[in-house]
Amino acid sequence: MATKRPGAQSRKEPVCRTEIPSIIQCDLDEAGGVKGLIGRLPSQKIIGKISATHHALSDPVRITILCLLGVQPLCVCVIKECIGIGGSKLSYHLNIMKENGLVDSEQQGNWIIYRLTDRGKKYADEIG
Amino acid sequence: MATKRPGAQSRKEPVCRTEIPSIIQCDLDEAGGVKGLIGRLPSQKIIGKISATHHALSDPVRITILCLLGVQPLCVCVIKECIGIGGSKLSYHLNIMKENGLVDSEQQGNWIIYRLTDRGKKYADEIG
DNA sequence: TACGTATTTCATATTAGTTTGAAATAGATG
DNA sequence: CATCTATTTCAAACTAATATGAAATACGTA
Repeated sequence: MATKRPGAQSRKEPVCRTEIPSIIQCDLDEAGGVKGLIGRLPSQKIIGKISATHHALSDPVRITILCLLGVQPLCVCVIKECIGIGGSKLSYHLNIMKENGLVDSEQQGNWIIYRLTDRGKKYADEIG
Repeated sequence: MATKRPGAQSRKEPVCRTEIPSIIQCDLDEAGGVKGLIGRLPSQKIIGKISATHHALSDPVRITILCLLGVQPLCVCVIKECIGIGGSKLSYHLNIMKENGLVDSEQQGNWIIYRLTDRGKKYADEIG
């Protein structure tokens, strides 16, 4: 399988114009070069979903909600009281968490009760 | 411990003007009411760090980098070739990952080699 | 039906994150 | 030292996320 230039990627123009460090190059060859690395990547769709989930957890308000709901299901007014923010702001954040499958909600009379989904619990447990 | 209004929080003005669903109220009383919930929350500092870490993982480019470095340490030019983006953009994303302790880097000649930290590995492993 | 409470929706303002390309820096080599 | 390559830095343009308050909705009760 060896070509004229041992250690270089097979049949492709090089990544850099000069030779990259051999420690990297050797492993890279074993991995199948740039093509091999790309081949191992998850699909765009999966990568998008992973980053979207992290985005849903990337705000202090939402992490706080995650922790609160980790204790027990709560209606919006209790969450609001715990965090001390306005209703529309809270609704905005709850919605993002819901869209990303971290929480779901159920109406009971005037109140809407939010609880963690199994997925949400997983992330709440990671926190402690 | 029971007061005049059984099921209500002790000695505090109520969260809502009417009575919240009893399923919630009972658990809430056991948890020590709103005060009790707040008491269990992690510090602002910790909440901030958790959300910052998720933010560092909230972009498709950065998840892709995480996956690539999960295979092996790589120099910038190889990552660039795999993802197909400009150098300054890549540098921007690598910096965010570095600031959040997901990767570190080491210079070798003209090249800078990025690798996952243990923390970064943890998140890469979660992906698969 | 009319009214009160809890929650959401909507439009808009504000802020934060990302992209882009040109210029700067750092190391290697002649 | 001059030059080349790899990478970063910077400022500006662009885009996305968040905050805010007023209005709308949904339910309960009289």
